[in-house]
Parts: sequence; C-alpha cells; structure tokens
Amino acid sequence: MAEVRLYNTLTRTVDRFVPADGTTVRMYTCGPTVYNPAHLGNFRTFLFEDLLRRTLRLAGWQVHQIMNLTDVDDKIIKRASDRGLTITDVTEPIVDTFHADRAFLRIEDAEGYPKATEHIDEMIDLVARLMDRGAAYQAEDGSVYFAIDRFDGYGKLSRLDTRQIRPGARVSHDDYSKENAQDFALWKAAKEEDEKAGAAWNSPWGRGRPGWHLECSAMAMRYLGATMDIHCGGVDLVFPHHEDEIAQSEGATGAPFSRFWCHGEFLLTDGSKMAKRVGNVATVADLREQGVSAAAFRHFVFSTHYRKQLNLSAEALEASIEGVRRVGDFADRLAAATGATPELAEVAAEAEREAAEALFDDLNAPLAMGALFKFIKRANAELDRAGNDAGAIAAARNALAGINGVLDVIPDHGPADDAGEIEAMLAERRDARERRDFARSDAIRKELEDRGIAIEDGPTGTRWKRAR
RNA sequence: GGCGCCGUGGCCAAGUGGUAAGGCGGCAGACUGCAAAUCUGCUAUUCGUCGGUUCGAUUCCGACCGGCGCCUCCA
Repeated sequence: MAEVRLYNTLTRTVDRFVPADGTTVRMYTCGPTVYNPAHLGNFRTFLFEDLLRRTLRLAGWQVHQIMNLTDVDDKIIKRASDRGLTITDVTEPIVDTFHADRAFLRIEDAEGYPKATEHIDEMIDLVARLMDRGAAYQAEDGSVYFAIDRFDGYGKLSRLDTRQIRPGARVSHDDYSKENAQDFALWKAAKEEDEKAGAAWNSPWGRGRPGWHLECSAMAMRYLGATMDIHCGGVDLVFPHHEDEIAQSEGATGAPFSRFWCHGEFLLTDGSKMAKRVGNVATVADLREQGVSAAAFRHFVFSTHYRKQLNLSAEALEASIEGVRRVGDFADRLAAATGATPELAEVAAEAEREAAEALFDDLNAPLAMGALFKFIKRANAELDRAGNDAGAIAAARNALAGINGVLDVIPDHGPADDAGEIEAMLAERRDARERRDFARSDAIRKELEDRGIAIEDGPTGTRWKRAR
C-alpha cells in the first residue's frame, strides 16, 4: 500500500491515512438536496470526492462510499406545497437528473445512495438514544432538540466558539422554541404543509420529520458503523452540519464519528461563491449546451487543488478544452503506435510515479496533471524519433491508463455514424492531391472542417478525427 | 466583531529556506503543396506592498493593501 496523506479538518494538518480495518476505506460523502438540479459548485465537491475515491484505490485500498440523497427538507416541502404535490413528486425527477449529471461527469458510482425518507426508523432510534442519555429534549412546540451544552466536544471540528456569535453574522429567525439558541432540531414537529406534502411520520414524540443533520448520522452509522474512516463535504458544511453530526452521533455512541474529515473548497463565479441565493449558478445542462465535455470540466476542476477556491470562467474552460484535446490526441497516437524508442518506457515510468506521488500527497491533482502533460510532451518527442520497441509502447499505454484512471480526462470521440461518407470524401481529396489540384483538396478539407472533422496529413497517409 | 483561506508571467496554476513544474495563449524555427498535429527554441532576474529574521526568503515573522469564505439548515 502506498502512503496516502490527507488534510484532516479535525486536526488542521495533513495526516497519514490508513483505513481502520487495514483494507477498506469506509467513507461518507454528503450528497445533494434533491429539489433542484445540483449546480457546478456542488459538482466540484462531488468531483473532489471522486478524485479521493479513485486515489485511495490507486493506493491499493478498497473503497466503500455512501452518499446520501436528502429528499425531505424545508425547500422540498415548500416546493411541494406551492405546486400541490408530495415531496416524492418533487424529488424523484431530480434524483434522476442527479444520476445522469453524475454519469456525464464520469463520477464513479458510490456503493450506496440512501435516501433520508427511507431511513426514518434509524433516525428515530438515534433520537431515542439521545433522549435516553439526556442529550436531547422535547420543547413546547413538540420538536426535539439536541442540547449542545451536554456535549463536551461541541465546536471541535469548526473551532467556532458559539458564545462569540456577534452582530454581522447571519442570525436565524427560528420558528421553533429552544432552550438554547445554538441547540439544533433533531425531530421537527409536523405542520400542516408537512402533512399535505407527505413529509410527516409517526414517532414517540408525535408526528414530525427529521432535522437536517439527523439523516447523515443515522445513515452513515447504519451503513458504515459507529466510526467511519472519512467523512467529506463542501467547506460550508463544516459548521453547523458536520459539527452537529458529530455532536448527535458521538453523543449517542460515545465513539468517534469519523476519523478524518475532508472538505472541498468552493467554486466561485463572478468572484463569489456559486450559490442559488447569489443567483450565479450554472449546471451540467449549461455545460453541455456550451459543448464543454466531461473531460474538459474534470481538467478544469482538477487544475486547482481541492482546498483552494476555483473561479469559473470562459477562458479557463477554453484552456481546459484545448488541454484535454491534446491528451486525447496523445491517447490516439499511442493506440495507433506499434513501436517506439526504449526511452519511452522510462519516460512513462517516471510520469506514473510522479502523478501517483502527487495524488497521494493530499490529492495534488494539479501537480499530477503537470506530470501527465510533461509525459505527453516527452512521449510525443520519443514517438517522433520512431523506434521498434513494442514493450515501450505498452509501458506508455499502461502509464497513461494508470494516471487517467484517476483523473479521467481523455475526451470521447463523437459518434462515427457517417464514417463511410467521410472516407469517400478523403479518397476524393487524395486523388485531388495526387493531381496537385490543391484548390479542390483544400475545399474538401474546408467542408470536413465545417462538419467538425479535422484532417492530418502525415507521411503514412491522412488521418481524420472528429472534434471532441 | 470573531475565525479562516488566498494574492506566483497575458490567463490558469504547482512549488520550495538556496534562487520559479505544468497547461492555455503568443512569437520564431523544423515538418507540410498549404494547413493541422507534433517537435525545438523564446515568452516571470521574479513570486501583492513595506519592513524584520537569515549567509541567503517567493517560501519564516510582523504590518499594510486587495480578494474570498464561515459565524444555524448553503457543496
């Protein structure tokens, strides 16, 4: 096993990571609230988690990842009420969109996508345990709250002193009655709209629905045990979401909830956080409309370290499209090559080692990307020199596959349904060139270019490829 | 008001107490009928500003300027 180092929000340092059981990494990644298609900021986080799971596997560990789908919350209920629908009516199509978008971006499947509404029993059990331990109480409004002053470790993740909240901070106007302003809802008493929208369940504390934080604790422990290896999310979840998860989980079990906490930074647009309320969101659908491939978007996201803010811009996307085209051309060239200089094998081995080391060092994808491009440049130079070492070609293909297995930045070719027609045009162009009728030859090339087909005349004939 | 992050060439970006990876773009050359692709060379004596520590700082410390984020339901 390679040594993997990860930044742990709990310790605020980069620590050596090894799964507790020595073989399988049990990780929980906070998923989307399914009332609107997830935006690219959300996907930056999911992409970081994809990078993490692929890197852990490259290091030799097995990965068991759980991502929750939050399918009951205030916004979902509001939408359902506004439209006279149930929450399921609202969430089902969005769940489908989420999986489609995820697939488009080549985000690997997690081992499970539990829904909050299907784990109400587990949540009720968790609340009951907290009540038994005296860490929770039912208020006059019927809702159940977690009493943060009965959990010593409260604030250890975010390092926020909740007594210090000052003017200038966003202050909540909570509809519910609590003993302490910082206490958070575990179980919310049902209101009229909740019942109508199908968002209310029976519990020992009356009809109600789970609080936001509760689902993650309940489902994480159900699928990963009392203590998991890694818990991930966006930085905005550090407080209060993850802090509260720790409180309610550890308050119930007495065991550490997660050994590592890893958080991805924001995607910015127009210089500020991409968020619904800022009104600057872009989605996968927008990406597709603009013709930005999954490979290009992955390149864009991985060109900056995950703990650094990243600004979405047309220029940056353009650079990624072009960069990824180069990777694709290189992959094609390697696939078609039959032999190379022996030095290619050395170049490949070095690239593979550099990329892996970069990834193992707190997911330094930008550095790994640098290693990939250095590899492409050197390997192309070796291929230009020609050679007959087939083993070197195989080594280069393996190295590329290894690095790309994590980054996944080789763009797909377009559909090849009109290949015969293109070949016919190329045959005509070849005849024209033999007659030195370059006007005709260039006209055909122009026509193909207009159809998104690029031509490359080489010593062994003409190659063509579809724009990616 | 509290806490934290960031500021590297035209753009994106890695990085280290010893003198700046990589990508995009640009310029020149090789190859080509011309292109494209590819290769080669060039494109930051400098890392927000000002001080300090040090033999030496972009890298450590301090101040300042600028940007962003968190401080209760937002990835």
